[in-house]
Amino acid sequence: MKTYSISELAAEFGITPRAIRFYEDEELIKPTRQGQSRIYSPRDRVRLALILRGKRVGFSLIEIKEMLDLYDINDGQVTQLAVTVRKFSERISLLERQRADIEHALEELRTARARIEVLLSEKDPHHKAEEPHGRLIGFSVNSGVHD
Amino acid sequence: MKTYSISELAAEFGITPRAIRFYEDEELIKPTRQGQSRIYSPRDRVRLALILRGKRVGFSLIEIKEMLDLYDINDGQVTQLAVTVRKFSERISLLERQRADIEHALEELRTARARIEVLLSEKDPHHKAEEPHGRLIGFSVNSGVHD
DNA sequence: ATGTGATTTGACGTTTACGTCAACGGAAGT
DNA sequence: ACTTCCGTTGACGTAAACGTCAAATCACAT
Repeated sequence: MKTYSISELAAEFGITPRAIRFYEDEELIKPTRQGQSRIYSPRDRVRLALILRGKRVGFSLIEIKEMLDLYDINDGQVTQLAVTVRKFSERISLLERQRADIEHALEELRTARARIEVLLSEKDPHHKAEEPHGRLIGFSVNSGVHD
Repeated sequence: MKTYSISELAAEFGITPRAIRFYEDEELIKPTRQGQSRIYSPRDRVRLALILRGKRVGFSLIEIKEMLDLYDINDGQVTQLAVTVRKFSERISLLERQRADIEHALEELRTARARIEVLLSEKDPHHKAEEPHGRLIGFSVNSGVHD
């Protein structure tokens, strides 16, 4: 079974060894050792990928640990199932809202960019999207208040 | 034109006055004053909403400030348009990836929850999604490694 | 005049997620 | 044996985004 060194994984995921050790301190991964050096299994690598994705969607390391622990419990342990379901549900609706927020933001950014590009091509029909300087005229700020 | 006090807005948005003052320190909002007290306009309120949404989608306060400034520039100022377009584009692709990550996470959470609920209803057909305790069996962790 | 409540300005504390040395330890090439 | 690389363990530093007092002010009701 293939293994990885800490710097291998760090390079692959674009993070520092320090970060990976930190995740270990926080008990998100427990690589084996060969002497004093850490040895990472493919499973550790997957966990690392999950950790990073968790981070990208806004989870804290503690939350990510909880979720990874939930995955681990699969090996036949007892847990508070209903509580788990509730947590998952909460998490899901949080994510759904987050996704909605992102879609709003994307929409605004896209229209803003579009208007800017119109301005650019008006001033300079040969523009290749890389010239500097210009004048910005106006995309309003009115939406955004929910609830 | 209606105005708001700091605690009014704090209550409405579920944050503390301290947070709002902090945003002012960081120059994301500039309410007027009545004596020593801060007075918030509807426009300030909208900015606050935008700030909070920005936060939810993962922007830092500095980034949010930059974007709000860009919106403000609409009043006829000069800026580096092409740079702006580039920044917007970068931001857009970041958000798109984030959205994809969220959709992955949502998928996993939903299927995990579904399996748990199946287990729950097997053990207890009368379950109303609030009972405690149980046994969890297994949803695998294999996807998630992109690039 | 005095108490009550909201607000303000410091100023220091806190949490999260690492960054940044420093000093040391094996392994491997020459 | 010596240097050159990783890699390891502390230990301290840091940036972001507020939290948490404390002390003072001000508007108002009693």
